[in-house]
Amino acid sequence: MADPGLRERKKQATRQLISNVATGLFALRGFEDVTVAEIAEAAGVSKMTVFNYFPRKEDLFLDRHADRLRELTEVVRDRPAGTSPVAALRRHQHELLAAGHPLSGAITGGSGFWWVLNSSPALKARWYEQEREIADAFAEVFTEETGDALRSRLVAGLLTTAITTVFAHAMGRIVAGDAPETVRREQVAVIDQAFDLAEHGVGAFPAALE
Amino acid sequence: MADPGLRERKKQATRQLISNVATGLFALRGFEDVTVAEIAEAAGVSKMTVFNYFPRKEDLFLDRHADRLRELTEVVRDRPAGTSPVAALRRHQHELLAAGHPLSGAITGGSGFWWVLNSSPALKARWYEQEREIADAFAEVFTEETGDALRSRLVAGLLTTAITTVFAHAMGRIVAGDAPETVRREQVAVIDQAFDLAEHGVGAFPAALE
DNA sequence: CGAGAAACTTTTACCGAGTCAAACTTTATG
DNA sequence: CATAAAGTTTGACTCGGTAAAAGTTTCTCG
Repeated sequence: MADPGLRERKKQATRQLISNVATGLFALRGFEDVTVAEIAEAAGVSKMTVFNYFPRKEDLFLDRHADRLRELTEVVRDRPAGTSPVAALRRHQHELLAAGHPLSGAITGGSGFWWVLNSSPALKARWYEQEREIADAFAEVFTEETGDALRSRLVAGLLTTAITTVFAHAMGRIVAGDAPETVRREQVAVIDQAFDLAEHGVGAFPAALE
Repeated sequence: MADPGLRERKKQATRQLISNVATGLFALRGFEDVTVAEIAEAAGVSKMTVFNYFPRKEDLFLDRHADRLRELTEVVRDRPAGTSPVAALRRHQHELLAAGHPLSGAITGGSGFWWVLNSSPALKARWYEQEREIADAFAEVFTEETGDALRSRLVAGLLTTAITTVFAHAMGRIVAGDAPETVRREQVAVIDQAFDLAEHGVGAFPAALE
């Protein structure tokens, strides 16, 4: 770990190169119109090598998932004693926002990301799958803690919904052209609304029909 | 509509035949190990025809989605005046269960369905995508009613989580070998637990660490 | 340092999903 | 009954993804 070694360094460099090349091409022409063969050629590498690093084409674009999953899992698992998962996650979302982190959704460059994501149903499907993986990870943590698998999965689902909706909301506004600064400012309330809802329930929303 | 006509009848018959053949093969050998060409041949039809009826291979197995989506949307949109979406959906789940409907999850033959579904990541991904479509449909209804897109999407997500988790829970028990009658009896409480959670929130679950 | 093992890459060949266009067959219509 | 319209088939093709074997590069250890 301390000394990466030449081999490991080269691997990381190759991986990064492929990812960068791919991201660039996707940003220009969308996901489907770029073939893996083309990415390989542009990166000066064989098609097989691309698949060595990224098992699915979708992973070329959504390559931060593993990090995100780990981070969120840690936030929940290693939360301070006496803190509920809702509180821990709420706090974490506020921190991401304050730090201007891409995963807050309220970030300038997000527009391109969202466009590419929506340029392909397959890519969006993978994105949803990753959200599901987050929910599953939460559920596992809760089940370990409580032994109540059903309730764990329910709570995990609700919390994941809050997180992903908050993100999508910010992204949507950025893409719609709202000023990032404005979105960022107003995201604070959005986060609280989402987690309040998860914490206290939807009640009778929406108001009953006439 | 009243008179289908020979043409239309033949189309429906062909569609049904393909679907049946496919389902049978999937049940025997799983999703991935059956090719579309094989299904076409077994149904006495060309590969192209299969794709005429089912745009994606996954749709050969998950061909009830459109019905489910329509039904759930109607439950929410056409709920009785004065009834909240939570109440309407809760009631609907109880009805499915009482009627022994497959979508209650507590059904004898469900085991095969679940096995096939889990035999393929691609298939599961499509399943999740369909759940997302349900959430989107709910969100659209709520947004029309209230104009509050953010809250609508949040609530839609929470409700969808309740529905899908309830279903998955029952399926899981059936597959685990629990007697369908037992599962069915105990599902009543499961449904209520899920919708209570959506209605009143997760609070501080799980109890603080230590 | 140098030889051999281990890890990574490339090549080649292949399979299956899905698309397209053109030819062909069946049902509908006047 | 003729002809249009709808549906099906054929064949060729693209692209994502896998497998195996051979070729390189880095590592390791005497």
